[in-house]
Amino acid sequence: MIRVSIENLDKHIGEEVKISGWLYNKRSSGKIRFLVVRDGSGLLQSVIVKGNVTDSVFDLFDTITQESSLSVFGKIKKEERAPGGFEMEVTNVEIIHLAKEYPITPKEHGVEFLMDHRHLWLRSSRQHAVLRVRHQIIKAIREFFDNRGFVLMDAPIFTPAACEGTSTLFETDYFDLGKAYLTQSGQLYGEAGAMAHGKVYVFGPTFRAEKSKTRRHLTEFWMVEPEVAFNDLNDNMELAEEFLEHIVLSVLKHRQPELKILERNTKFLETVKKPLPKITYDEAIEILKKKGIAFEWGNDLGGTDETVISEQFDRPVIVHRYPAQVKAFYMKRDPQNPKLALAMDVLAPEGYGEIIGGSQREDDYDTLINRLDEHKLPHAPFEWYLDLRRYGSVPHAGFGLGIERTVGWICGLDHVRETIPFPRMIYRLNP
RNA sequence: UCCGCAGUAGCUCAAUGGUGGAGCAUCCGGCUGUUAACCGGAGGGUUACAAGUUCGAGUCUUGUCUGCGGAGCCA
Repeated sequence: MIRVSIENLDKHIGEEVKISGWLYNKRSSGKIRFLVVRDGSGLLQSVIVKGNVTDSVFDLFDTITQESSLSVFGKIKKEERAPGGFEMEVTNVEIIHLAKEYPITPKEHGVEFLMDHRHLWLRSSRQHAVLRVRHQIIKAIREFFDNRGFVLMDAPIFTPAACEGTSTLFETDYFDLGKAYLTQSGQLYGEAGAMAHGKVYVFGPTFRAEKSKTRRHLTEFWMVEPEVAFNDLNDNMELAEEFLEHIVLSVLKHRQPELKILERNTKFLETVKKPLPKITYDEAIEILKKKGIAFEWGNDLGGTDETVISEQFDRPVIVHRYPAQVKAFYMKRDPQNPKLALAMDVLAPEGYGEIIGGSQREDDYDTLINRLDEHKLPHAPFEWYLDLRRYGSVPHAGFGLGIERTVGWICGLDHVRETIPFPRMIYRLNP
């Protein structure tokens, strides 16, 4: 008898098949009994009727525990009453491993308990759905760049020094070379890649040692960072909106069942089409002032400010041309107004905050030297970076998209900790 | 680092300063279409830890620990 996946059951109606998986739940009404089996691809309700199986198989129902691994054998039929629309008429059951008492019951649990059992929680339907959406998002990201001639370029995880000070970096000993730091961005390396390949994207984990304690922060998270030679800020914003449109469309197209499990209202996703609204930093401040929020020009937008601004739109909004003083040294100034940086952030709707941050980069050698001095940064660690301005410097731009915040937004979750299999936060290193 | 909230059965939560309970899970029994099935029964407690107030503390006070949310910082 062939073993099939639950997701492919529609191709096996009327056939005798074998399904191997784990017991998700069981119910009974005396002489008729229901085993709900999950195999990773879906859920199947299998029915054991007294008389259709041997007594020993019928009695297995009493001993089998939640999350025991097993194979069920029987004929597949369409069944409206069953979750998923298909059902198995069981002829035989084989237990592979009888599970001990499973800690996560089909009832409510608190976050702490679930996080302590994250390795098991991943089996629950909501978590299962989130990680499938995450996979789809990552797949769509790679598709988008691969189809546009970008080259994937991995940046190092160990870095010699900070690009914006060491206070937010994790430090580790590195043999005889002193200290190494875990990367907080692959961008500078991406710029080197763009000068070699024209269009690259860096996709990897990044680390922040900030003691952030909010629903938007992890100490270890994934970021994808495209960098394109000859692009200016407008090209950069255009790339970002086409990128977001592609990601969201891909999820809407391929992950409807998951979005349904997550009870995600897709109304806020269907609007994500190019062009996205674009406002300047000054216009963003006007919005805040109209809402009666005190705000001083020159400050960065805080979490609540971002929420207020994004609530004015039914789709992600791009805010560009921030005060240079709150942005990184490598961002190019606006020739029209040197107080502004050619920076842009994308704020997700519904208060999900900044999912993209990017800019056109400073491509002039002398200006970049001045920026390093203004930010009181040493020159030596950046000599290789300055070389990019010594040898055929060109205008270029790029951005970084935070995977977990994007997953949280698309799934409609209230905390990024559920968007990654094993989240790392200040007070959580296990499991 | 700062501010706020919380910690009671394996889990989720009740309990006016006066004998610590319920649902789920576990175990036993019942039920031929269940949907977090349902019905009956049983077992299960150092009320986070330490000290204090009181005739009497899960409840009030102080300290410690842990978790959650927020601020700052950021994606």
